[in-house]
Amino acid sequence: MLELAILGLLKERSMHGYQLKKRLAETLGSFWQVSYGSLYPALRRLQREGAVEMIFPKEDVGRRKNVYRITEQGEALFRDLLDSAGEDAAADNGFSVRFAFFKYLKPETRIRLLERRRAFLQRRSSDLERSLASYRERVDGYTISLMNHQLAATENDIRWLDELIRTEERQAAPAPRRRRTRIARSVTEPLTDPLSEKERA
Amino acid sequence: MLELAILGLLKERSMHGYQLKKRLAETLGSFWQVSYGSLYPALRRLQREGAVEMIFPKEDVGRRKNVYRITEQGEALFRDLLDSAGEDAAADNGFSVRFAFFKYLKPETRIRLLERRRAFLQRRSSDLERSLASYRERVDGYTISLMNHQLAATENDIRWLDELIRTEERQAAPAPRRRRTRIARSVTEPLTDPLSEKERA
DNA sequence: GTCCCGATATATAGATTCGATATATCGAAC
DNA sequence: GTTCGATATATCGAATCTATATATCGGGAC
Repeated sequence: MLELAILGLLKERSMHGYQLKKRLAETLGSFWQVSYGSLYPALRRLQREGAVEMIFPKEDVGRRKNVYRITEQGEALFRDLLDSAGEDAAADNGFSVRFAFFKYLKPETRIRLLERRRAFLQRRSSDLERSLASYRERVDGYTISLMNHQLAATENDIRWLDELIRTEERQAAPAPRRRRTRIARSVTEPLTDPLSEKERA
Repeated sequence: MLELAILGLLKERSMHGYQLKKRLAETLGSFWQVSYGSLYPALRRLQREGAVEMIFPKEDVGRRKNVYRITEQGEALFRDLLDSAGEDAAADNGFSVRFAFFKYLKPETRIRLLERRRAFLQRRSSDLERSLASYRERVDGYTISLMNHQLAATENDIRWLDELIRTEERQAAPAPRRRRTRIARSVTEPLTDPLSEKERA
């Protein structure tokens, strides 16, 4: 998971640990607080596996900065983690991290992940409804309130996903015939500048 | 964290591990998936510390059920963890777990925790707004969409908290003079049946 | 100019938690 | 009578978290 996030950020540009930490906090900080105790070991792991390499190492005398760059192998690992890792790809962090790197995926894969996430949340929503129904009279108001709030949040997430899926499908749909669509100009902007095929995972 | 949740559930009634797992999944499952790999070690830790004890141990021949009961020491530990642990009490899981056991807290403590949580989310919200403002033009639409969605979710959480705080304050307020409030009957039910002082932490 | 502080930067130890897996029993369905 | 899903406990190794230590850098106070 952390590996995936690190590689994704290093894909944009080489950085050292401290910068990575900041970028992680900014992009994913509201659902995942990455600590140095996770980050540095993860970087060493990736280095050991040959997925990242250090540039400007100890040389450059006084500079104690370890700048990491993603390697070819790292790119491959990134693709594997981002796409095929289907198990946890619907769980909270798993999905959000992948979503942050959606632009590297093909439209079909994006839709597949969005729909898997939707199913996951739908299941959670049903579970919550079932628990609420069976607890209603047995537990205190705070627990009920918490569960209701979480149910509402989950339903809101699902609506967000539905919108995203609709947008993706509109984009994936065969280009509209030129005739007949003179006025129509899709209201919804594509969420990413089209990448060339080879840039995608 | 897990300790707190376990003790809180065992306070209601003695259970064995499997039942604990199920109750944890039902009540807190939408933001925290507790695994056996965490649960059983935690139970043993608590047992070692004398916070829980096993009833019906290995005896009772064929029965391989270890029923755990909270001890006096466990009750004390629960109170400590629930209240004074102020550091992480505003973070996501820390708050939600505590909230699920709010009925054991005094109204003042409840308001204090709610307000600390609110401040925490307010900070998160500002961070997100700042990041959004500075990224808007530099990152892809998916990341922006994710951050916007998280911002909206955070703001929704804050509104929920505000409502809870209002309810608590209304309850904590001095009982309204009987005269003048003949019609008025608070629309908002108290979220918990009043507990006697000694039942509270 | 130098002292101090907050931001930058890396690192590790120890505890906790996660993910996967193994094992065994029970009751019900077939 | 056996297969299957739910009940139930347990552990290993890896990943992650919390807390802490250390050092440098640039800027403002004095």
